[in-house]
Amino acid sequence: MELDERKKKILQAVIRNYLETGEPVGSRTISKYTDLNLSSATIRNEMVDLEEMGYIFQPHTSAGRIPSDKGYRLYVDTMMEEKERELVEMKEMKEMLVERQNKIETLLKQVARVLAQNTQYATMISAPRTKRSKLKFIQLSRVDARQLLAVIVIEGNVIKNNILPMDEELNDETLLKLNILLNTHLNGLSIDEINLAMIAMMKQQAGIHSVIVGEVIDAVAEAIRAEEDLEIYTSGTNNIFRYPELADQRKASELINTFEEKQLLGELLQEGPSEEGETGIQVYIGEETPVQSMKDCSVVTATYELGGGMKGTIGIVGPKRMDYDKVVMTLRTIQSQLDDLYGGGGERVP
Amino acid sequence: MELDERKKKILQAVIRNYLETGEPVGSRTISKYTDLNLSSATIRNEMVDLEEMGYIFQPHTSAGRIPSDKGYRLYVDTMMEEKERELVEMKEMKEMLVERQNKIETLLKQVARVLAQNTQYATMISAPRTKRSKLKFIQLSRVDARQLLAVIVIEGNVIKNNILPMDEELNDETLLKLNILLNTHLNGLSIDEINLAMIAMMKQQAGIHSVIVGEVIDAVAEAIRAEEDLEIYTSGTNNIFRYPELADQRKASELINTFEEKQLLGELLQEGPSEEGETGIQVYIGEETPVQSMKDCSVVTATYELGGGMKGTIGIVGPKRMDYDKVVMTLRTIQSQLDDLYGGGGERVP
DNA sequence: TGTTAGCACTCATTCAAGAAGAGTGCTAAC
DNA sequence: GTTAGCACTCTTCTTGAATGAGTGCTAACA
Repeated sequence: MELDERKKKILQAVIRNYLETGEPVGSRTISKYTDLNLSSATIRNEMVDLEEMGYIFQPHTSAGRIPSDKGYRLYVDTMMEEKERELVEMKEMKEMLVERQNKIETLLKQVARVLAQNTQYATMISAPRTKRSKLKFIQLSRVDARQLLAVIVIEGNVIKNNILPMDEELNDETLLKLNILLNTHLNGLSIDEINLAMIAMMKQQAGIHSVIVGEVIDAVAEAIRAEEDLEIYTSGTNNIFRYPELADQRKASELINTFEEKQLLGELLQEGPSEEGETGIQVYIGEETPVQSMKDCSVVTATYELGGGMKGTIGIVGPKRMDYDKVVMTLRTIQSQLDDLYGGGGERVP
Repeated sequence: MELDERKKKILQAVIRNYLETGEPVGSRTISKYTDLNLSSATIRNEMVDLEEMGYIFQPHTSAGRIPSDKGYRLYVDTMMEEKERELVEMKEMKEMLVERQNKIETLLKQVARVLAQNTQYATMISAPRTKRSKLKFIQLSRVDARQLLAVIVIEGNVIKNNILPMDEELNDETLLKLNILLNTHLNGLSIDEINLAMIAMMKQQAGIHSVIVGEVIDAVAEAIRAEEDLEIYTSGTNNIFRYPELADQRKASELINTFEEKQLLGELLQEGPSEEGETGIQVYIGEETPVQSMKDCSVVTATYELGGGMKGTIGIVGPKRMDYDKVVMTLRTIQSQLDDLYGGGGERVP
């Protein structure tokens, strides 16, 4: 069977209506509120076809139709209208971001919050992965007799620090040498590029102090590698209660748990989406999502870039009848705003 | 009317039973499952008295009795038995904490998680306030031409850092002087003690570089003062769904929102509880809590200490029929375990 | 005087049956 | 190909009765 223009229009009408109301939509509604000028009976006939094709279904006999995952998919892929939305909202959003945060963490939290407020869905955002960013600056200082403080600054001014316990005391001279050694060798490298050979080489160069130095270098390498666990910030979790289809106890509990145990979100945010259509925006509908607890949700993700190759992912989680148009629009806006504010220069980042 | 021994026993029985079942408890139940050897009729008479005195009430005529806030309060204050609990659980808990975390943040998250798992309630923990802790070490380094990195280590090895943008370039010599200046004057002071006079004095001493230096010092002072917003970690939020009396949509949504907007928890965790009974453990029942959304909950808070005067607060939030004995026990255990692991020495902290 | 047995009464909960309403599928006519 | 009409299905809401837990009160008992 073919999906002709009229069927498409009807499907679109069904979905639009369902997005708004959340109730199964019947033939009469469509007949009345579209410009097709068809009677409900005709609509019914078409609906039977659409159901056979798998785009819509009935929750029970003699109920209206609800879009299936496949239906939503078609809608998102081909029928979504980019409405020219009230750009006011967006401006407000921009203003909220504009007060330039001086910590990346604060910025991300703010983005999540603004998005949640703006869309009324639950949001999440992963901090940019630092693995591929370059080291900019390393400094060891002595905090007290047995403890060193290692401060590592990564491109984009992401700062990591670690206390390294020392078995032996280091004198000032050694410390100075170490600092020089670390900076000459590691500066400009990405974390990926620091390998065993590299470390061995540095140990060798350390000469007399080889043992102590080796220890320190190992610790530093370790410190750099650590924190590799994806940091994720979330907001608007309780927005899920706005949507009855997600608000029942079991589902809500599972969803909230997922948002609390942020690692579970990793699967969605870890892999930069597969470069879909240039924009880096990807839509997962229902079963398509890799996260079990979101089988009844839709998830829209977008990559963002803060300059200097620092990329992260933003995600929005809502009911399947989410306002896809608005969400995609909003994500685009955020993307471009982050780009305006922090992008390009690379060094302008907080 | 007087609360004689028998009334107390009956009240205790009612509360115990209600804690277990969550259902209103009737006279017959009490008559059968206590060693009072009284008929249900007698119990009924006593219950009427207890109701008049405000310790229990009926959710509706011809239902069993439920403890009132006042009833719970009496129970917590005078009738709670410190059961010798399965210490096994506690040992496990200890083991989970023992893998010494090297960041305070990780430790706190872990504590929250372990507590939530152990008690099946929602937990929260505030990071130790750093206001009163002493500065241990300050270092400025040049990251690039126009940016300084300020690293500030506070007693207990809490590390703060900030990027300070500079209008002018600083040469190495000035930087060195600055570092010495900052360390000589600020070391050992608490953040509270850094006042305007202090800063003015330092600016003066900076002599030639007074202007630039002034800028830097202001920025450092600012950086220290910043981050004054209480950091709070939470866990087990979705445990609230275990208790039907909290799981309805409105309440759950409000509670979850409170846990997400962590500032709202500040009131509970900010003020170290008023030194109640030495242990620093405080119980808020129902209306007693300062947080609006928890009017139907009970909250138990405890202060903890990580050595070096670093104090924070742990909170556990559950239904009013929470297992107070267990919660108090568990909090005590955590307190002492944190003390064992990190306390005393003050310098042993991660 | 305190305790108990007994009984009438109240109220929440459960269940079934019925009514209402929404929406469909199908057929026959246009 | 489209539409009107009607029987049919299924959900939801309402009602009323049955059930059962638990109380309050009274009268008898020790």
